[in-house]
Amino acid sequence: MRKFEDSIPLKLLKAREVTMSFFRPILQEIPLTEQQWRVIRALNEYRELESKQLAEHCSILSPSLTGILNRLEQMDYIQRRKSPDDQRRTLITLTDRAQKMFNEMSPRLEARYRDMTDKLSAEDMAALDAILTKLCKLKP
Amino acid sequence: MRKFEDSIPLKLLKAREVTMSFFRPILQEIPLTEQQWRVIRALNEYRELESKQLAEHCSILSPSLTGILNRLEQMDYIQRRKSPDDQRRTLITLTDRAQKMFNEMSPRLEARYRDMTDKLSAEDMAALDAILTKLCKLKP
DNA sequence: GCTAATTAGTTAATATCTTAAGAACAAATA
DNA sequence: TATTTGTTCTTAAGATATTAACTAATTAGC
Repeated sequence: MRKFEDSIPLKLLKAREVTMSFFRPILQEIPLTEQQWRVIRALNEYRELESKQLAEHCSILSPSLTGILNRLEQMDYIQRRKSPDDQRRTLITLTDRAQKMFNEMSPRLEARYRDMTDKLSAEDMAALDAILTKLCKLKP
Repeated sequence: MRKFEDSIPLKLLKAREVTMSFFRPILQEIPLTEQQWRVIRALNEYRELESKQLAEHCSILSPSLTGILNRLEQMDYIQRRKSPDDQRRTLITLTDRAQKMFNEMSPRLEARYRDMTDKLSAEDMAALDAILTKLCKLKP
């Protein structure tokens, strides 16, 4: 019988926990939660996204995203506008304040990302990336 | 500059999400949350654990575990007793009812685990396991 | 022996996750 | 056009995550 610790989902959880521990201290300075930062990072890349697309990119469910966006809006980090084509859709963009904050914080977090990836070999990192990509495409 | 989707922490999150989607429907039948099942699985393996050890094995922080244990105790799935050696420590065990439930549900979930792992090659699975194990040992 | 520093567990506050249900709008169909 | 069906986003309720602070019990230092 398979042992408790011998579990891919558990190891994925722990591994993610370890990787996030590299970034959390920096995010706390701002302060932002890891989900808030993920949303800001996605918006920095795609400039403008519908709520549903944003949720998909960030792997955050819609009900969670609603709250996250409310708080980011409160902090003046994002703004919402209705899609002119379809009144159901909300289009979301970063504010200038958020863009400025992102540009300032991003280099430190990128450096931290390299600190993390540098702790494993390039081969391991490439293999991990490839297998995770496969895993993400599975359907039950 | 690194792309948004090109992120190991994000891929770990998505991969875990995918793997958990194999088990969630079964757990909902009981019903149990994934964290509750994790705690029960750990206790099935170690028989008796202190709260802190249990939290460590399950990758659940103490404040979360307090609530999870309260609910499991409410459901008559676990019982707590004070350590005779150190009155600060709580020792936790499964109830007979939990053990019975575990024995009934475990085969189905094990089968589901194989369904999942069978979707990737044995080589990929072994490589993934090995790299995740390394990753879990990193210190920021 | 006594006090200071540690440790295990809990409580509190805020944020997020998960599922289900609801409101508003849009597209499809009779 | 009126009804139906589907989609987007939000609300609601219960559970968990995260950080800080607190209580009670133990240990370290003197």
